[in-house]
Amino acid sequence: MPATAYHHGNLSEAILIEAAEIIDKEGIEALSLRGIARAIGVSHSAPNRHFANKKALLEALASMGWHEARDATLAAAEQCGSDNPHRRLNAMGRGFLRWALNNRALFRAIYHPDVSRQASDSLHNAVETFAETVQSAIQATQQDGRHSQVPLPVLALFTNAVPTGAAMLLLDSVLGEAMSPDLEQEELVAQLIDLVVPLPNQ
Amino acid sequence: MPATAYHHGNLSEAILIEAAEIIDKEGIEALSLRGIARAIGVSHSAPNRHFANKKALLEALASMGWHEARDATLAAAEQCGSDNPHRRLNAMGRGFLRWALNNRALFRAIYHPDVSRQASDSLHNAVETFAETVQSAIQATQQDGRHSQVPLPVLALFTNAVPTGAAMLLLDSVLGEAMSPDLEQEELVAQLIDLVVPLPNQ
DNA sequence: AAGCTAATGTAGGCAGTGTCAACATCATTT
DNA sequence: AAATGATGTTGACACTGCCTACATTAGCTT
Repeated sequence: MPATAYHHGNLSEAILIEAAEIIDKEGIEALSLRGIARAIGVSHSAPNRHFANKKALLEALASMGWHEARDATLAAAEQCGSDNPHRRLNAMGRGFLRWALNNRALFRAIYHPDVSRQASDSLHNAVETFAETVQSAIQATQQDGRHSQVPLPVLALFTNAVPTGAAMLLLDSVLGEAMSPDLEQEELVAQLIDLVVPLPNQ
Repeated sequence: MPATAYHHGNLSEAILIEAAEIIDKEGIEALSLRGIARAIGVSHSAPNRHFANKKALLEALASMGWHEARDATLAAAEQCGSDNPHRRLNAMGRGFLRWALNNRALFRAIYHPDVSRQASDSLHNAVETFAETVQSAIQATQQDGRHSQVPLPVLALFTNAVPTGAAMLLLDSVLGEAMSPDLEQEELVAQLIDLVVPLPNQ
């Protein structure tokens, strides 16, 4: 392939990667289709061939994010190597929070207000897949005695809110340094998630 | 004052109000200085006299939001009419979450990633004031035996993460209807916050 | 292998936006 | 009453999203 190929070869993916990079470096507000094109070295309207509009690009990022988040969450559950529902859900919480802290851009995309506002079908499916995975793990802990008197949707909301909210607060250290624990990430993740899904004694 | 007054009289405030309205109705992405000016009926660059740039407007909204959030939180603590630290913190959590759910626009502004990214002094102060208020209430519960072995910053992060994360998830019903409890708001708020700050038995 | 078609990339243009500078109008102080 | 600063207007510039028309190429059909 010549150095100055007319066709990029894999522009869709390159756009997504570059988008994530820009969000990381300059914030999601600084993301522009033309900026992405410029960074990649293609014409200003090349991205339009791959994404109908800017919102579609953000939705693709979000969809990617939900899939990655689910993968990270499930992988953590597998790796913990336990059948105990509490241990599994705890591992999932840690896995999700770790993923969020290590993937700012996709986490941002996931919770971008104007993306979730009216989601495309593809995005909706990605979210639902994630939600079902987590919800069933939560239900398992409840059947094992965790807050058995609380309605499942409330317990699910609580359980999801902690990693989500913590990531929000930590990623920009919103509440200032006073509320940004001075711990190794892994230690912080562990202590925090243990508060939501306490581990059984042995 | 003539009907076609050259000066608006209170444009700064009108801009903030209109901005909040637009965010509520069309999302924070649809917010534009020119749109605000148009809605108010003033020239397209009048807002620049009151806010150096768009980011400054968002920061002003966020600052307003933090103040309102603190007021709502403190008021809830007062109204609960108890000296018990757990009851007080529980009331504060409920107050904050209620406020967030009833003030979408300001909540959005508060957690706008590119606002918290590098906050002005005024905004920084507003946040710090809020954080201190909550942190001391959290500390009081810890001294009263709540998770006494956990480092305070971790406990504070946990405690703040729940209402924050819950509001994020509920405001756009991100995780779908399955995880949006079908309860009256007040009942939902109560059940959720009780999971973070359990009420003493009597 | 040749040719056709759809996919992919380019160039230019349009409307809308943020921001600035120059000017107009008004309120307040002196 | 005049001066001065605050507030609002107008016009301009660069940038953005997005559209249309055109150029190049990959891959399939025959």
